[in-house]
Formats: sequence, C-alpha cells, structure tokens
Amino acid sequence: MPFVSTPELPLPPWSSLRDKRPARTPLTRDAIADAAMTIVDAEGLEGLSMRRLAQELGTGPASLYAHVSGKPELLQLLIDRVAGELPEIEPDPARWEEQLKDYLRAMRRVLTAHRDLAGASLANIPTGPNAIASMEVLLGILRAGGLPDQVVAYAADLLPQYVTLDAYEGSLFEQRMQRDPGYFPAIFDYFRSLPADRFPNFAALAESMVAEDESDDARFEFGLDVLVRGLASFAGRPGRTE
Amino acid sequence: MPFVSTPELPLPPWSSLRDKRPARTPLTRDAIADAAMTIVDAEGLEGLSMRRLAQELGTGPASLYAHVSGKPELLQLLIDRVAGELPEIEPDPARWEEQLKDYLRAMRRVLTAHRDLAGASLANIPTGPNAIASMEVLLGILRAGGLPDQVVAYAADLLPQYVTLDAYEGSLFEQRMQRDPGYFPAIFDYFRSLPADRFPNFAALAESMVAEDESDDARFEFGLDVLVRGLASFAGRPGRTE
DNA sequence: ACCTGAACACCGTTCAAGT
DNA sequence: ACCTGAACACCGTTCAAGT
Repeated sequence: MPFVSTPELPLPPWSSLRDKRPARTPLTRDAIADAAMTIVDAEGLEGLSMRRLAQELGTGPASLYAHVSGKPELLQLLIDRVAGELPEIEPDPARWEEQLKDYLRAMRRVLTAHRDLAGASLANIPTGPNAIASMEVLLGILRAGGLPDQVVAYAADLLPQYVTLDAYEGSLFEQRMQRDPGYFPAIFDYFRSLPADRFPNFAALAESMVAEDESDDARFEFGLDVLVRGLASFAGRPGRTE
Repeated sequence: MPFVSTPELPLPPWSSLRDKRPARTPLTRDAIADAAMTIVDAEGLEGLSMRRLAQELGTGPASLYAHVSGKPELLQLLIDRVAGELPEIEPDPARWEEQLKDYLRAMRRVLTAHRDLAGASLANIPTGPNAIASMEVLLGILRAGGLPDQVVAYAADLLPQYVTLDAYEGSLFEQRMQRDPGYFPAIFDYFRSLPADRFPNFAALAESMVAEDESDDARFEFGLDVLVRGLASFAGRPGRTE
C-alpha cells in the first residue's frame, strides 16, 4: 500500500517525505483496531497497551486519543470485532437445544481464537452493532425453544457469560501451562496428597477432579449440558421464573 | 497495641525510638494481608498496589517482597481469607438442592462483602487451606445428592465459577453506577431504541432484559435455579456424563 | 534475616503547542 | 482537525547496600 505514486524509486535525500515516520496507514479508528487486534492475537491482552500500540503504528500514545476515547473504548471495539465473526443462524424450533449449543460452541471458538481477549468483555454490557446482532440471534434461538420471556432474557445474559468466562480461563490456563509446564502437575499432586481423613470427599474425587482438566472441551460441554437441561426445564410452562 | 512498655509517656527527644517510622506492626504476612484487605474493602481491587500497600504500612514497596513473593501471592492470600469466612455445613441428603443453593448464596454474600475481590480468583485454581476446606464442603453436598463422581467433580468447578463471576460483575456494575448514575439508564434507552424490524427479538424482549437488571438478586437466583435443575437431572442415573 | 533507596522498565491520560 | 513532545501520576519488581 504505497503512499506515493512511484514508490519503487528511492526518495531523494532533500525530499520532505523522506524521514516522515514509518508513515503507516493514516491513523483511523479501523487502523488502530487492526493493530490492536494484531497485538492481542500475538501476545494476549497483557501485551496491549496504548503506548505499545502507538509504537506499532509509528506515533506517540497521545495521537491515539484523537480517534479513541481511551483504552476501554478500544477494548469495546475489539470485542465487537470478534462478535462480527459469529455465524448467522436461522432459528429452528424443532432442534433449538442443539442449535443453542452449536451457537455457544461457535462463540467459544471465536473467542478462543483471540487469546484472552474474552477477559475484556467480562464486566461489560455489549453495545456494539455486531454484539447486538449476535444477541438477536441468541434471543431468536431461545424464543424458538418456547421459553418464557423472562427466562429468555435471563438466559441471554447467563449463557454468553458462561462461554466468555470459559474462554478467558481456558486461555489463561494455556498461557500458564506454556510458561510453566510444571504448574498443573504440581497442583494435581498437591490435591492427591491431601489427608484423606480430613478431606474424605476430596480424596474420593481427586482423580475425577484431575481428569477433568485433561480435556477442556469435556468440561465446557458439561457446563453447556447442565445449562441447557436447566433451561429446557422451563420450557412449555409459561410464567414461572423462580 | 503499644510497641513499648509505657506508651502513655511521650518519648524524650533523644530517644532512638522517636522518629523510627510510624512503626506499625512489625511487618508479617498477616499484617500485610490485613492491610491489603483493608484497602480492598475500602477501594476495591484497583486501589490495591504494592506501593500503596507499602505506604499504608509505613515502608517502601521493596520491603513487602521479604514476606510475599509478589502481587499474585498476595491476592491468593486475600482470596483464602474470604474463603475462611464461609460457613461449615453438614451435608443432608434429604435436602441437598436447597443446601447447595444456600451454600452458594453464602459464597456470593461473602465475596460481595469484599467489593470486586472476586475478580482476583477468576482464573486461579484455589489451593489455600480455607479454599480446600470450602471445596470439601461443596463436594460433600454434591455427593449427598447422589450425583455421579464425574458430575460432582465438574460441578465443583462450575458452581463457584458462576458465583464468583456474578459477584465480580455485580461489584463492578455497582461501582460504575456510583461513578456514573446515567450509564445504565442510557444503555437501557439504547436497547429500547433499536429498530424493531431489524431486531424483532430484541424489541420483543427489551423490557424483560431491562427489568432483569433491576434486581441483581433475581438474576443470580435464576442462574442458580438453572444450574441446580441441570445438575439434578444427572442424579440417580450413575455413569453418563455427556 | 530483614529492611531499604534507588533504579529499571513500564503504565494511561492530559495538555499546551505545533501544523 | 489532527497530531505531537513532554509531562503527570502512577505501576511491579529487582538489587546492591545497609543494619
């Protein structure tokens, strides 16, 4: 993407264009979000700082504030981008439970593809266009299930919350495992070593609790199953919520 | 708590004890954790920094590192303290579902009493003595419900995860509401203003979604209900997990 | 052993000044 | 309007030096 008509020729030394910064893309919200996403994908949320981002774009941090009100807004931008990666789905009342699960699985896949970015949406109400569109899909699937309105409304909060936290924790655990491969084995050994007389339940279940972490997918699927079974128990009996 | 035998008398000006710092408690892990908890209770997690904490204790930040390996360990210490505030419960198979709910409600109450401290335990495997003891109680209640071992093991992850996230988000939302009372009304208005033709489900449910946030407790109770119903559906049928 | 001053390598955000 | 240098008010952690 040349910024001048004949970029093949080197600029003469007296040209005013010569040392005009790395002179990347002209600094727009989109360019900023692009660069931010690249950093997150490469290093995770902790690698993303306004200063680091500015440096990547060839400017100082203050320049970013002309396009973005601050770091929170930047993160919202990123969150809405990944919401844009979610599939469209046509609700089918005949198989709403499987459809719901598939949609939430897709959500997890999309979130996990961007490291621990999920963490940025944990205590935020989504308001971006893509997030709204995704919520609309989710609501559609839930309504197709014949759930009472209040149950649908609550579930639309609860389900993404579960998926988001799972994706966030999954990413952080993987990161920790990469940094320190001995961490989880050490914890498992510790669990197994607890005195059985003081912690009988722990002792009886230690193996199950350790095994569980050997497959993150199975753990996620379990939670999904519990949630959908619980929700399904509200179907058809309109009205009651609690 | 005097640090000298006759604290009522003022010290003579030549005493070597005179200007020896504020000279609080002699800097132990416990004293550090006490001070840290005081800060968190007063200002939340974001108010707690190693430097601020050291200042509160009348030293420099470097002094803390003789007693605590770093901020992560300090947070673990705090988390285990609040785990120590949880009640002991004798599992009763006859009413395990209500007992489970009560225990999780207590967990939420205890977490919420310390602002957003719950956030510090979000991506951490609890290993402190109090956390282990609390896990033992939770496992006991779940086993009393006659759930298969693998279901118990997964549930012991899933349930505290839910409670912790709820407490964390609840605290952050309350904080945001205090800082900017117009925030949530503005979002609700935005939701209500979405075009009904593009977002029919949203439009149909906007009121339910807004109403939901008017009572955090009701939202929490709903999730609790969904989870316990889902778990109960696994009872008595041993073996199958997915 | 325990504590400290000072430094290292960072943060997010603001603001007056420049073009 | 957009961008910038420089500053403000912070971070967590390390390390040589002191007692």
